[in-house]
Amino acid sequence: MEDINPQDLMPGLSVDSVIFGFHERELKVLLLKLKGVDDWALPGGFIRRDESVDRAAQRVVEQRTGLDNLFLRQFELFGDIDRHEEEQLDRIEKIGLRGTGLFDWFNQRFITMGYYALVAYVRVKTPTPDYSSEKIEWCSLNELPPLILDHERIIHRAHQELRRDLASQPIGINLLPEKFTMPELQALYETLLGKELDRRNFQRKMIAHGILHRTNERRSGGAHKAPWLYQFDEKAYEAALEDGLNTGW
Amino acid sequence: MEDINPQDLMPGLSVDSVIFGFHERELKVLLLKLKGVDDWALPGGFIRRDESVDRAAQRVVEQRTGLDNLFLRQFELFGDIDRHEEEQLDRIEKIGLRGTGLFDWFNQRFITMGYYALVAYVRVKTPTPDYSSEKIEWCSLNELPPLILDHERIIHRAHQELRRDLASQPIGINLLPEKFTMPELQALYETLLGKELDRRNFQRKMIAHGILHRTNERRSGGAHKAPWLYQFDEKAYEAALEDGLNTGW
DNA sequence: ACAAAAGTGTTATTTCTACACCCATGC
DNA sequence: GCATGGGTGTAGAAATAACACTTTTGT
Repeated sequence: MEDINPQDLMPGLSVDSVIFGFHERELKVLLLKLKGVDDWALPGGFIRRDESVDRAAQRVVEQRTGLDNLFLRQFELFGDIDRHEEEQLDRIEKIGLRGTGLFDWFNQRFITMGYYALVAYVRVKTPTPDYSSEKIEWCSLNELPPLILDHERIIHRAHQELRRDLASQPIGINLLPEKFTMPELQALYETLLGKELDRRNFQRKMIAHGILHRTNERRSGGAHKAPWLYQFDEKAYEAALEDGLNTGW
Repeated sequence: MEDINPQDLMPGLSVDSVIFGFHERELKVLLLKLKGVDDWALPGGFIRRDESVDRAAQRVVEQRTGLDNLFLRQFELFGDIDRHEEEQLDRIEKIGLRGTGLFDWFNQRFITMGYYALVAYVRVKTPTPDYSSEKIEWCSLNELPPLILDHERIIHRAHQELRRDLASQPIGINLLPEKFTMPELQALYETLLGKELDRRNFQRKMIAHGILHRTNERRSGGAHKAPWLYQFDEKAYEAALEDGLNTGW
């Protein structure tokens, strides 16, 4: 908590990030177990008076998880009045803030900006908890642990938004390492969309988007023909982020 | 200003709404000319401690424009540090706040949540300015007057987002009165998309969406065959808002 | 009666979907 | 050599795009 000085922070506003990873055909979310709190939490934090909100989101993710340069996107401002529950007070008690100068800070109503981030699962080596956390873990979206406040709802909304964005932009690629095979990409799409896709049609469609570049390497190791490794073409990818892929008109 | 009591408001956070209307094949935005300020502004305001942010956005729009029950949607949190410019100080001077209790309030850094709203142009009778505004006017998107702060950027981002959402959801319908003709709907789409569409294919596609209901009435008056009036089917419309129209997958 | 714009149907083109065969690799 | 999964092509179905004639209405 050493860096929390209410004077330097924007009051009443926080950022929380839903960091998605993909592993073994499952979507995962990176969650923190905070010291002295029973439930898990999204990596979140506050906004310094001298930084933009987007920058704060980046910083907080970096501080808490050690990951930098993530694909990070705003998706919803959670501004209900009942976000701030009694549970919150318990938590404040437990961290031992009562009577400290931080009590009022944590006891105020918070509005939080939800961001979602996409990261290649393998980039997260051994998640090293920061000072205020016991542990950081990848949790499967299907079996989330108990979460503080409305964090479960935030995760579900992030997931919705991710699926929505995926339909128009090739953002899913951020969930894979730099080089990946077509079957790996397909497995990712199948998980995100929750349905199976035809191998051949999928490949055609992806290539038609013009954002993939087939390298000269293959991934060997399986008891079968070694699939090609692809990378994505930065320029075409950026353009697709701007213009979208399937606009419908 | 009588209702501004900093004690009752969330500090540092505001809402601003870009209210779109459609008239004579042009997209319009409803703007306020504030008393004592040279430039125009989006209808915006603050969040009471006892209301949700979304609720605040609704209330502010209603207060400032007299319009209620608008289609209102979050689209971006504007959280840069340089939003709060010197210009802002001029403005504070001009309103004559220096020395009042409100000076500090207006002089703080503000982060603002951008909402966009869609309203049938005809619903806005004679825009009646509220106490703090000289006038309210529909301004064409192509010829915006000088705007305070980053309001021009906010409008452009709202416009982008509107176009993006239009591709997947039938939200454009909110810009038309309850009953409208197919050519009117087409004109709207053509304006939003910035390109011409084939009359027959457009009609087929719209009807295929299953959200329109042809009434028994026609719009007469033109020197030509009178076109049918359509309404939209609330239930099918809601479903389309949930599921999207052209998901691409 | 004529100009202006709405209503409707058909055909060509493109895109999407479904499906089958051959090929490399590890055991 | 065989099981596993990857690479590729093609025909049928569906969606989209292009296009023309007839009808109604006001002047």
